[in-house]
Amino acid sequence: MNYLKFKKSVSNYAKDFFNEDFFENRKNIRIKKESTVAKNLEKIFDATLKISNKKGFQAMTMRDLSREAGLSMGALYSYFSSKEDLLKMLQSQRRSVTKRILEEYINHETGIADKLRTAIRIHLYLSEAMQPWFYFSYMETKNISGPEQAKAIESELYTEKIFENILKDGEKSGVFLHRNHQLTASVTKAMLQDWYLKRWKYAKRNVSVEQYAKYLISIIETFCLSSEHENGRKKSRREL
Amino acid sequence: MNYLKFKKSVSNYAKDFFNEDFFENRKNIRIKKESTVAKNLEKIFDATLKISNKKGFQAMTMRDLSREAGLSMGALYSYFSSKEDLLKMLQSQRRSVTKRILEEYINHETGIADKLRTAIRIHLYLSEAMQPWFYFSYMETKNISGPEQAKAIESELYTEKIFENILKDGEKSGVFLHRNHQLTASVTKAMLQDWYLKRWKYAKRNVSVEQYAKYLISIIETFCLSSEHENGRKKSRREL
DNA sequence: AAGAAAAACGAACGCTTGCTCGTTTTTTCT
DNA sequence: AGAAAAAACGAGCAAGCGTTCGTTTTTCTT
Repeated sequence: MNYLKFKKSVSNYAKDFFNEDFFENRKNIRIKKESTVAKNLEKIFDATLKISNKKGFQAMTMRDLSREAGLSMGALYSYFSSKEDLLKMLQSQRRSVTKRILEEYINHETGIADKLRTAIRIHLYLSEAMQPWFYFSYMETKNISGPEQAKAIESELYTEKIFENILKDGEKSGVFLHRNHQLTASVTKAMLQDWYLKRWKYAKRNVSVEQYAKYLISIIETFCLSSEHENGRKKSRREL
Repeated sequence: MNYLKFKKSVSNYAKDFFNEDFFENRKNIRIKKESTVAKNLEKIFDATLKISNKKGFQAMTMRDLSREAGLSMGALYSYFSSKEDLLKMLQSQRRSVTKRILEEYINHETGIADKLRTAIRIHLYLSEAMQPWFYFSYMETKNISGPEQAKAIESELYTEKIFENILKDGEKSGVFLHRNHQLTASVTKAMLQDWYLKRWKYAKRNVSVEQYAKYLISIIETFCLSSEHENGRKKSRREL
């Protein structure tokens, strides 16, 4: 699995706006035709991410959004009932897509070591394919109302738990060493997040997603993989 | 050097508001007595950080700030000429203190391996002692006007370069292995930043600064330290 | 203690914001 | 093609914003 293959297989997922999470918000939308909703919501979401990632969601005015999305003020409010509601819709849509894809790829793997590699790689690929949203979500959700903040924290801990459980299972079956798995999972997430938070830096240095994935896997495996399983790894340490 | 000792030795630095960087902004302050400036600027800065870290700098109103700092609207504007100016002052003051302390501690070390450990440890201690500002700086400076954003990026790359240079020197003298030092420096920073960005998480789990420092050092050294220098390390890998 | 200088005060101003709603344009259906 | 339904429009409203400034309170000086 490389990034190009991943991106192609994913573009299908991204289209299905109308998942269960979404229908909760459907009542706030005054537009009847689903295809119109899908087309314009995509415009609105993209514009929101573009503007917010430049100046912040708070600082984005509805007039900014109207201009960027190519819809009048009145039209915008046919798709959501308030600025805060727009944020909630955007978050729930993207979050559900992300979660589904990540789980699908990880569950597909059987070996523990492969599960870890795939979890790292797919998380990275996902954040690359949806970089504007990942960045947005990290930077903005903290400043938002109570229940929305709780969902963001829950989502953070959820992915961390995935890594922690893989490491735990790996230790049980002798693949990984005894470590503080919670801390390892935590810093792994931190390194994954750096990719989309400092996208400009890695772009300027011509570091590709593949390189970064390989590199993260080698750091974590050097630290966690037990030596019996390290064959063919010891060599690659010198290669980097 | 542990955190308690560090914090005591640092509290002196924090007091000197009136460094060279600061005097550029002195002309914007209508208040005559230095001691009054120092006292109230501290109140204002602290209040700014407290409110901004809850709802964002943009969303903080001058009325919020007035209430939290215990100064009237009119009084506030005796200490800065605009909301943006307040941000600039806060950033330049904290940035200069941070930089000075970090350099002092690192230059004090002579051995390369010690330099790396100290760089990690002191960066962590600094961000712990000034957590509200580090968090603020990371989350807010990106959304701010051109020149201020440039300074933030410069500061980010500056600390990264410190790590990169230590690793490079270490490879030359055979202490560290051949690695992509720029990438290693980059992810090291990412892990350091996670400490102050997710302070709530580590607090809830009762992870101390000391533990986190030890842990980070062990990850990086496992990855970078050449085996000849790894004596007494191999064992500690099993301990964690 | 009294007068002057310094600091703090907060109502008021002009502007921008999120949002609404009466109207116009586009699409759909027969 | 024409009428009805759906969607898009954008000027206008109240609320809230950053900032100012004439006045009052506190501090310093003699």
